[in-house]
Amino acid sequence: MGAVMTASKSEAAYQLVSERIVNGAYSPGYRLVLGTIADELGCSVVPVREAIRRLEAEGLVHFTRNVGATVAHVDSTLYLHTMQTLMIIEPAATALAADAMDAAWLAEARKLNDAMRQCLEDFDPVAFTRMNTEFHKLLYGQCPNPHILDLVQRGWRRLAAMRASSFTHIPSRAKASVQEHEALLELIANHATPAQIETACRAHRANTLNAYLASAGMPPSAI
Amino acid sequence: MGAVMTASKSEAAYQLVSERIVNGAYSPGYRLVLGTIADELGCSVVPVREAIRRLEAEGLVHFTRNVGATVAHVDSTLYLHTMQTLMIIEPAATALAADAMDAAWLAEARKLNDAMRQCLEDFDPVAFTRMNTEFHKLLYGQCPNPHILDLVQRGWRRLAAMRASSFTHIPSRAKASVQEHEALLELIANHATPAQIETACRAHRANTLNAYLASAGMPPSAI
DNA sequence: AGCACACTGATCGTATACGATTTGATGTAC
DNA sequence: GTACATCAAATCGTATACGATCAGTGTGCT
Repeated sequence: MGAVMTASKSEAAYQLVSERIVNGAYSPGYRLVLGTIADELGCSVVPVREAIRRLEAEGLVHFTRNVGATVAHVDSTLYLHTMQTLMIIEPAATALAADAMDAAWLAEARKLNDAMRQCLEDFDPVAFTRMNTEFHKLLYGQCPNPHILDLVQRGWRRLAAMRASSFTHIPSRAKASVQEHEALLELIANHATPAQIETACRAHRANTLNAYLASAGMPPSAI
Repeated sequence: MGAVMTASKSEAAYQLVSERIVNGAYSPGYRLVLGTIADELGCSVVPVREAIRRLEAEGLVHFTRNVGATVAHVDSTLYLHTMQTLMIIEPAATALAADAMDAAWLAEARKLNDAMRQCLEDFDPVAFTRMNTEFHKLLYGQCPNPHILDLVQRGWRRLAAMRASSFTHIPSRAKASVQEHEALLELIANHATPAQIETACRAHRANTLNAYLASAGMPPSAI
């Protein structure tokens, strides 16, 4: 326990609830009662309340005055909106991170994508999803603009919360996804411009979104 | 005063401080002391603290544990990051709002842009800035994706907070800006695709950003 | 039976209080 | 004169307490 321990209780509450929502321990609709969480953390309700309000701002929980907070419900509209946002921001973040994509970076990305291909052969969708998240993190993670980076991370956290609830998973996309990753890495290896990287990355995200929309009988995204 | 009055004190505090930051009453660096604001609102520090933390999440205030909050400082890096974010999101929001751009909408947008041109002749930069904000709000305002809309609005609020502090204003851009607005409206009138609208809008934002970067002796944005 | 209404238990919203932490100033040694 | 230790005032972080509000339930009336 000799660790820094500079974190506030409000921060601890945020971490706890946030993690439980993202990894699915708290399912959509779960009622977040301040007093209960406060007891669990051994603190009072004030810091918990602050944490909940932060999560509300992130869109992970729904809050009603004088009633309380619940983990946000997932529906096709929310999924569409989140994916659309990510489809716009992540490619830009990736393009802006182009400077950091050197040979070592490429090697790591290729290794990860190869591992994803292996997951396909092993029929291991859980590992595939985990690695896919990691791969994309590698793409946008070095974005030098902290605002954009933050937005991308929030989007992925929301997606994680949804995926944990088994809301959506389209196996047929997985194989194409790995190939698109491959093509994107090839582009980067050949010193494509940031604009080209953004375009390719956007196409990749759009394909994923449109595959879902098609499976739900909805028209493809306008952009 | 017979109004609904369902707003919480925390909400009132948020509105007050937020407005003062955006309209410049609180300048960058201004120290936000919980007790002082609480006294002014006639409430205790708890709701004020909550409001401040919300503003922190929005990026309008800087917060240090055990020290307190100050209105976020504006520097060229922050301005660059905010503009870059807006350059990515606003064109997408505008493209997604294409469905709502009918004849009536076009007429209003043209009227507003004409008024902006008049401001140029009258050398009235304050009115010009206000109308420019309004014009862009007209562009993205009908975006059907609430997440994206929210991000754009937050970006503009940050810009407003910066502009109020007279951080940046490039008169030479104003004339070109009006012409680019004109061209964009022409595109929309001719039923351009959402993708085309996005591209034109992005170019418009990029021009503004790059004009600033050039004036500051910095290289243009990568995307 | 069906509807309206009062009541109750649970939970939230905020005030107040107090310990914890930081900052800046003062004094002292070198 | 500079560097450092010490101290006091200011401010924050959180616990506790209590009034306010809401969802659910039971009762009486039509």
